[in-house]
Amino acid sequence: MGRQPCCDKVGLKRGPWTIEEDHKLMNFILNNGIHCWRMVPKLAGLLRCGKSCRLRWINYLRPDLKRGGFTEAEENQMIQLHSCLGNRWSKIASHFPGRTDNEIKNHWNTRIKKRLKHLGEDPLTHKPIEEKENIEENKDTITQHSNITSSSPEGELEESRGTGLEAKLLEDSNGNKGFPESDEKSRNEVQLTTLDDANDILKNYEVFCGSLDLGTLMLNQGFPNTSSMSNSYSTSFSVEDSNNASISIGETMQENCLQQWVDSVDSMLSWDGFNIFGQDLFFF
DNA sequence: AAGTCGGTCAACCGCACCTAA
DNA sequence: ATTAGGTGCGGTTGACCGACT
Repeated sequence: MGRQPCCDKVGLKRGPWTIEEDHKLMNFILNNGIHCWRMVPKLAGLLRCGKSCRLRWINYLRPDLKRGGFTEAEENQMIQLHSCLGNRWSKIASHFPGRTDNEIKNHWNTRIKKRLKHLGEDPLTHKPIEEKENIEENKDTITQHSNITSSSPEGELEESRGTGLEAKLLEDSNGNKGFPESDEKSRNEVQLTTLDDANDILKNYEVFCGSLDLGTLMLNQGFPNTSSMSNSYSTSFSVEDSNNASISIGETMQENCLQQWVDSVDSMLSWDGFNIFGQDLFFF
């Protein structure tokens, strides 16, 4: 028995999102929150499937997204995290407030892979490329496949994944995410970077919000999370994180204020041109 | 100017996982 | 314990764009 498709694909629109669709989705989520992604497109009047709406929101429309290119420090942190976590992009992204897993995955595949290769490091195993080449040579000379598999880069990666390092990395005994106690140096480096990034985003976000009526309103009225952002490193706007996937804005925000915010964004930016502003968006 | 190529990134697909019934 | 629905995740695709010939 196969899984049923997430939605009836017949009659649904695919491909790039239009400005109108973005507006509909944003207006709906900000007014009503997210209770069930499957229902979002129907209630918002969109001819999209719920998954598509979710992706669009997470990767593009979310207000707390940090836009613009990655800094070298971020790239270095990314490489460090990848060496421990492998291709678990969402886990890696969780260390970069305001960044999405898709964004990090794309950046890795298009930039960092090349950078590492150029530096003579295998982007998959984070070992010197010569070592990998030796293994490849062994593959040619030794026919016993199983032995090669266990010593292959993939095998080593899998092995490292199974050591529990990742579990320690992601969650310590207190349930806090971070590096294992044994890796004090790495942990400090990453956490400091993360904290800096979080503070940057917070600062930029407040600047951003300050330029928008809604943002000012939210900050002044002490919306959930916004008042505690500096303590918790949370940059989650007033939208609760994906675990809860619900938004309280709609109940507490005056509808006209929402519209005012959307309109003010409209007046400043064309949504299509959003990316053009890049990182400058948060520094204007 | 036109064609080709390579890089980038938004979006889709399918599977895995989680959870409620 | 089982099942089905909802969501998350990672791999992949394809459109777009600029550089190059």
